[in-house]
Amino acid sequence: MLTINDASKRTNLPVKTIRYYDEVGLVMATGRTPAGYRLYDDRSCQKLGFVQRARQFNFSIEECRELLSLYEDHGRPSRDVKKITLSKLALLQRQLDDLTTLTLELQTLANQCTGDDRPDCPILNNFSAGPLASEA
Amino acid sequence: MLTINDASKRTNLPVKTIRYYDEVGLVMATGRTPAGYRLYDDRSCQKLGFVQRARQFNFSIEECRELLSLYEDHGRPSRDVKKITLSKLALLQRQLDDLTTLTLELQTLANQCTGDDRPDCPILNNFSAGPLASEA
DNA sequence: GTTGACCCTCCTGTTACTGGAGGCTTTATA
DNA sequence: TATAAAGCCTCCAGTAACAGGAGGGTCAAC
Repeated sequence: MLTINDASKRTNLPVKTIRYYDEVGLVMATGRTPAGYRLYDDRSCQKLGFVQRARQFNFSIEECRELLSLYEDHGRPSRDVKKITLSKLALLQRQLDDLTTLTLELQTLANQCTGDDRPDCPILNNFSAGPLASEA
Repeated sequence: MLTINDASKRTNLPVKTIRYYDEVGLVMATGRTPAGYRLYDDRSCQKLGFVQRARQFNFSIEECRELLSLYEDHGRPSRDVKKITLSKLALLQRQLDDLTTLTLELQTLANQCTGDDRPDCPILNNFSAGPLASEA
């Protein structure tokens, strides 16, 4: 059993955030010490990690709650689970496209800069034809 | 010149959000009609699109402001631009890794569900050895 | 010439935290 | 063993980035 600080170190989530997730019932502490300190086990840390990634890609707390419940609710028809999960996956695919576009935009910016002191980096002109029309 | 509504349609950003970006000076309207209506040109729409993607991946408004200024400030040594841009790219690489992990987690969940009514989808057990140890 | 779709500003509300005060508990140190 | 530092608690206030809505002007169309 880990203290909240240890769980924080393991997941890279701030202590405050972990406390918040417990408070709103998203990822509850596994237990408490007699003094009232929160305790977390491996499984809670897994959930925290999962939530962290999902939150990073703009799944709301409520959506995270739903996804976690999919993982846990064995009484739920797997048909439902599959349907919901696939729709989330479609979202992630779009995210992946956008992430790729953004990365390209920044990479182009970095490449245009020779790295010397010449003060000229007018990248917006370059992709002003649109994010995906960068093959000129 | 586009109205705020047209800019909204072109960028898929809510009108409210575009108004907000103007208000905080992130992406200002190109001009105003005599009646005070905001006007946007192609370049503003480009910026809005860029900000949209950057925001989606958790760059703050202030970071977006900085990135946009890199694009625009021709008086800035390209050395600086390159340095800052590369550090943002490193962040994006981490995002990409996390996005991949999350996608894998959800895909595993979807695959485990045969899609019939059998109510058993205990995916957390499967990756409880860690997000990257899913080759069991 | 008025109806309906847009636009404006201003103000309040929401989500998901973040920081800090005030006050126990546990651990390291003298 | 005393005490100081570090860690934990609750509670409350603040922040970022919007979103909703009131109240009211504007513009194209019938």
